Amino acid sequence: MQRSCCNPRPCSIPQSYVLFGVSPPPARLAGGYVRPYLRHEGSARACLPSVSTMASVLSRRLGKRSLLGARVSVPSSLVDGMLVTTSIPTLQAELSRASSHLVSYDDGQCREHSEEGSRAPAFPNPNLNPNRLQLHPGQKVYVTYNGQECASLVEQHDPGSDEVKVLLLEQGLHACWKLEDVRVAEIQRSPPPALPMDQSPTPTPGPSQRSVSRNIDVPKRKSDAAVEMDEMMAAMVLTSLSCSPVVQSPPTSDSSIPASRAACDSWKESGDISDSGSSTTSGHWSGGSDISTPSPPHPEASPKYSSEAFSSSQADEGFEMDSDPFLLDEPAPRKRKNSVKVMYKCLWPNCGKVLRSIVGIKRHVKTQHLGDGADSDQRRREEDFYYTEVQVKEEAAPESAPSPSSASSPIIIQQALAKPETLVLEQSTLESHLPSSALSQSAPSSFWHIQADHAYQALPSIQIPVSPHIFTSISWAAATSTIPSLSPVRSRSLSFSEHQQPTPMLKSHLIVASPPRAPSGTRKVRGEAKKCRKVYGIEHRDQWCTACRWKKACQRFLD
DNA sequence: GTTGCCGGGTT
DNA sequence: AACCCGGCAAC
Ligand SMILES: [Zn+2]
Repeated sequence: MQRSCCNPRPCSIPQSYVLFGVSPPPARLAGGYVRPYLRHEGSARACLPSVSTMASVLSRRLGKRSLLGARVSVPSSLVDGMLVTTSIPTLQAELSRASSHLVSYDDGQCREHSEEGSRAPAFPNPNLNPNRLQLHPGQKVYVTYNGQECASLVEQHDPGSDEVKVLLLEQGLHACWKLEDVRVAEIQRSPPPALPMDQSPTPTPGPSQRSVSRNIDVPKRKSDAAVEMDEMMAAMVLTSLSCSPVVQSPPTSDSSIPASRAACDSWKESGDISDSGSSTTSGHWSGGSDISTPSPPHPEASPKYSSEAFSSSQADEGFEMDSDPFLLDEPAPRKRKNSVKVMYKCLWPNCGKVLRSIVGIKRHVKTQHLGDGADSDQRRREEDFYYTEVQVKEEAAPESAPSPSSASSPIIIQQALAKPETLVLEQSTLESHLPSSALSQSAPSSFWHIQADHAYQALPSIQIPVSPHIFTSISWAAATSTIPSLSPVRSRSLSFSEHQQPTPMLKSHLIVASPPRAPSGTRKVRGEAKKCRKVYGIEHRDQWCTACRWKKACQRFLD
């Protein structure tokens, strides 16, 4: 009490609280003895350390908060990407008329010539302004013929009808093409943005082929495309959203700072919120009886995904909830170390072909499975149902940067239990499954990256040799769940989301006790010895031993 | 209700 | 690390 007199700025305390927005303060200040909090000498001298500490805390907290915004950004970026794709100025016309080219045969006559290949939208037309374009005889151009880009020479360009007679160099054919379908070789505007997606499996003949492939190949008509894209976009966004949380886990392989940090934070966080309730439980439990509703078995038991699954196991739910915060934590810093590439896999019964671009896969499906089908419109839509996006983890990916989706792409971790140490990230996973499977499975595993950050955690002492798990990470979690269940763990962490389940609190130390020695009903028996408190009385608290003052086990009057 | 003190939080 | 407290079990 006396010492507190020097306190210069009593107000500083409250302020700090406000600043950090920590929940507890109000209660504290309001209740109990007032004395303690006005003491402030510490801050004066320990200025630096405290500041730094606070800073870290602050950053953590803020970080979390800021993440909210960040989170949105992910999907948004994705969306953007999509939009970009959609809005890419291109061949709306191409498709519409693609199906019918006028091919001139030897007789020099132009005939309607429709064929699958020729209309393959492999090459978007860069001639944004066909109308303005005037091709000269002998000019080198490219046209899409038989799905290939063919170097051709202009023979004649009819400005009126915008038809261009060209000579297909390789085929030696003479053909009439719509101006829109002809790409001028020279047109070499801005170099192609080197899209990872941009792939053209076609055996491109021309040397300057790339000049042409500037645009992303979007095989749709504007209107149609727009709609479709919307759908896709929505789907993808949803998917990414639902899966995003898992993203955190990938770092597993690399015990990189960010990952662990994030984990810690969340852990911390949960701890904060957890509230006293947690400790309380301590006593109970004697009997492992209450196997805590949550964990019947280990969710991971079934590697399969069961969409319904998550409803059943709260563990999952809990996880999901938690995951979010995870995600939120420092989204920016995190970099997909293990680059994950997005591939597209054909779902046709016996196919399974995997391509790197969505365009490619679509074309594949369309041409290989759906057959041509002049009704481009219908076809186009169908393609979407026969391929799926797949995440492929690439070891040495030089630079798998761009695609936003990859960044947020969900990475599935499977069989966490199977092999503790090697947190083999599972690669290719169907996006569709992600939501349920990913979560449920990752639930247990996700703890991995929760490093044994806090030494103090060790205090509980109970380092149960439990599972081979990375108990390092699971600190209390492990202890908690240990015997009864491994998975459910998170129970309290949910906190922030209020809607808790009636999860029975799990108390670490107790559990531990039970197995080893026959604790039976062994409540801790209080020593008969009187302690400082009793001896000196509350009014003479200053005479108590420190332990007593701190409400710890008395050091002066041992039992 | 009082005591003892664990588990946690703040500084 | 030093301090403080909420809470809970034992009394
Ligand atoms: Zn004492």
